[in-house]
Amino acid sequence: MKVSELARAAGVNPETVRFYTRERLLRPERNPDNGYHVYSSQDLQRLQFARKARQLGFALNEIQSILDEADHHTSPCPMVRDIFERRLQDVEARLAELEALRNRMRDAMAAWEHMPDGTPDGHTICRLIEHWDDSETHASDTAEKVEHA
Amino acid sequence: MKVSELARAAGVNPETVRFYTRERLLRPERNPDNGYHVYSSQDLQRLQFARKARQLGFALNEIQSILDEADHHTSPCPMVRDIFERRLQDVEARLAELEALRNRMRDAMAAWEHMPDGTPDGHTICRLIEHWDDSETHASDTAEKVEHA
DNA sequence: CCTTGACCTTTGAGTGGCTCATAGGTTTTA
DNA sequence: TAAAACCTATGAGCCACTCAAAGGTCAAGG
Repeated sequence: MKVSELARAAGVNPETVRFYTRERLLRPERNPDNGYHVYSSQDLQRLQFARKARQLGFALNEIQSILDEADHHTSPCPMVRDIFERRLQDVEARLAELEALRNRMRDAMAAWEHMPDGTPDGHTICRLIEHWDDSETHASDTAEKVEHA
Repeated sequence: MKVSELARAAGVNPETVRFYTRERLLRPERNPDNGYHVYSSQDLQRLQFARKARQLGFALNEIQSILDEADHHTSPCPMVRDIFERRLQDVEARLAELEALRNRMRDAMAAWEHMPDGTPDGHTICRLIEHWDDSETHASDTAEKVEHA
């Protein structure tokens, strides 16, 4: 298979196939006549695996580790379970943050309903934002820092 | 004020102040003796405004537009309300996606509970992932593309 | 046989909002 | 007067792609 054929077979953008190839998730042979990448059905399997894993929240380098493990004929499943638990926790944390954000936004929206728009006077830019109370948001700030760590 | 003083006053990383300055959200004068940035209390006001707006889900270029509008002595509040409604919709869409992801993950986790780990045999890498059914996820794929647009 | 168009190659840049590193100059403090 | 603590500008890194540019290859139709 050539790039676009593999891409079609897996339902992804050909650029994604090229990207995964650069990143060594796919390791096609070369056609010696023209230097084109030649993908096997095993590459299709790896690509489909990778896409499913992405949909389940795995990061690319994690998928790479899993594929490497499988190449060494060791079961990657314990690793998969392991990473997956951490990913699920990450997702739940992000979800909680996003819910907090949505609640902040809804509260702000409701509070603005009856507030007049003002003209900037050197003291305020837009009181909708400036008079909004962020005293409850510092807990999720901390959670955000944890996420980036 | 100098960079770190402003950063301390607003409770942000000094690098964030430098970044916002490069992006022209802050427009300090220069100390002609040494070329240092000199921030006014108005810059502190802008920075605090920007941080609150970020916490409410505004993007940096949106904040820039709002500040520009305010500089032209027009009320930025209608623009704020406008952008905010779109942002809230975005947040709700992302929230729905993330909830869908969490549900996918929880379902997968539950299904894996009683599945044995296998050794890669050339036909499967890890059946936990390969035998997972992604037939319900294509709707949120579309939503993901919308998010990136 | 030749052109057209669809493919292929590699490389570099763009996305968002920072954060960190480097290499050098300045100011403050002991 | 030397070290610590700042400041400057610039570039790279994060994440997972996506797009564009410049050039080579190949199949089909006139």
